[in-house]
Amino acid sequence: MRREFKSKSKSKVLLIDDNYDHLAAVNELISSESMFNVVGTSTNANIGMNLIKKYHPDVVLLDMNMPEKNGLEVIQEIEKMNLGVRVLVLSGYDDSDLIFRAMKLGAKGYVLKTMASAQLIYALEEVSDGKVYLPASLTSRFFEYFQQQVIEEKTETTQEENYLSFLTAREEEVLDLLCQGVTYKGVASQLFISDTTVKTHVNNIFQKLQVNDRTQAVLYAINNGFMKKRTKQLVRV
Amino acid sequence: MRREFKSKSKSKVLLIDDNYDHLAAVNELISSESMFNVVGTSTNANIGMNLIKKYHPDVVLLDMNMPEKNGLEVIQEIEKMNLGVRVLVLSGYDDSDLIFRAMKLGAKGYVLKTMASAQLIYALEEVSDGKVYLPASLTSRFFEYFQQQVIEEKTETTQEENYLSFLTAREEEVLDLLCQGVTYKGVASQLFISDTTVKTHVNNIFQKLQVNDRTQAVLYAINNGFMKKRTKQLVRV
DNA sequence: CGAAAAATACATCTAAAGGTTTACATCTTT
DNA sequence: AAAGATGTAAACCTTTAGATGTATTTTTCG
Repeated sequence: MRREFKSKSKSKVLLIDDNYDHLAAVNELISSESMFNVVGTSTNANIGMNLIKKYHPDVVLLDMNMPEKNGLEVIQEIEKMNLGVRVLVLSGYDDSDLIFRAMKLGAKGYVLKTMASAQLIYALEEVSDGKVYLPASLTSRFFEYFQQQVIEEKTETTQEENYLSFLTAREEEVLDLLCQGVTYKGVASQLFISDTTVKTHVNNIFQKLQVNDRTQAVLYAINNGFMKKRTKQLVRV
Repeated sequence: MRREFKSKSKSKVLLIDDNYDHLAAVNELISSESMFNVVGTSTNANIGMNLIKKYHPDVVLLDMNMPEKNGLEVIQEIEKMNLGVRVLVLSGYDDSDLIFRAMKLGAKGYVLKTMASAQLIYALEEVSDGKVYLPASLTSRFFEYFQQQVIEEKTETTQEENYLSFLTAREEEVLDLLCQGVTYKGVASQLFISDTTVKTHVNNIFQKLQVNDRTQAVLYAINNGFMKKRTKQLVRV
């Protein structure tokens, strides 16, 4: 959106962590680094959100585990504000699901509280520099989840036990048009055949898909991976 | 699937790279490491596939850029074999799309040819050890693409300019049933109203969605985020 | 080649869908 | 109180969809 001209100026950092002791420690650590300027701290997620609105920090160091609010929700809200605020998650857990969801929501990094302070500083540098930073071990975790998701998706649609495989090429063409909401006559004119022929094909399709009408046939087609070409996939290969 | 009992035994590595000189150099590098055993090399993707079937290597070091076959397809085929063969991509390009797709297809790592040989060895160790390894710079690249995908998906479905918002609560109920392939009479009996009333509602729905028949209405509903509860999402938050 | 599958076509009939208009009772908002 | 949105219902009519049976011509494949 907006380009910052602060190649040398300090990055504004905001800290949100419900554990006050930890917050203070991190504050001290970061403040000792000359390149960062801690513009605010909060032990409460909601107050933290207000501080973000007020100070427009470059980076928010966000604890995931807070009583008032779910950390993921906080990320979501910050991203929704669209202020270019970059979220670096600081969490006690290396749960792959949590990492995945945080990154999916737009977090620019994820470090564990157990990690060395040097690593936190490095992550903060990278994130404030516009990069995404995940420690190698968490990257590994992330991909556990990511690739598993892809596999699950694949097995869902690759279940070739569906009746679609029984359709002939012509019947697939007809079904394709049905899936576009075309009438019998429309199909007939597009395939250059008579509408009675279309009815024959459609009836055969119903038989094979074990449905009673066009709407059910279309639903069956959509739910069983027909039309994959037309339906944009969320994550495509 | 199957647990290997080779904590100390050498990992079987297979090399596929169309550039013979590079292949030879990598072969020499890896062979010099005591923990790896190069069981085969090939400058041709198809022959490489046969070697995989024959030797069942633990790790395949795979070049992405080959004349005969697209590297991504090779990954896909290897994964389809389901032999537990782990693919480490060795590529000349740090294109975020390429990285993303390779990882999505199940690659367990991705290193650049320009990287230090020590990094290649390290990646190989990690991957043969069952982990996923992506160098920090490529992780960053990966997330560029990943998070962009998520954003695009979100803006697709969040476009609330669709006509669905014009529907009344009752009309939504009717549309919901239409989306299940229910007939007018079926809708009537389920909502305890007469079928003529259903027709009225359906006609109003058609008007509002600017379609001509139930199939088109259902398609509109599905394509515009109606029924989000029933349609499983690929990657959910 | 010859059998089987697929694609084509038509007739007939019934059921369902869809268009249009009118009407009335509620309920909310101005 | 008037206006507007909503839900309900019906009559009338036209079109489309769907079921069933029969039959001819291509294609495909053993």
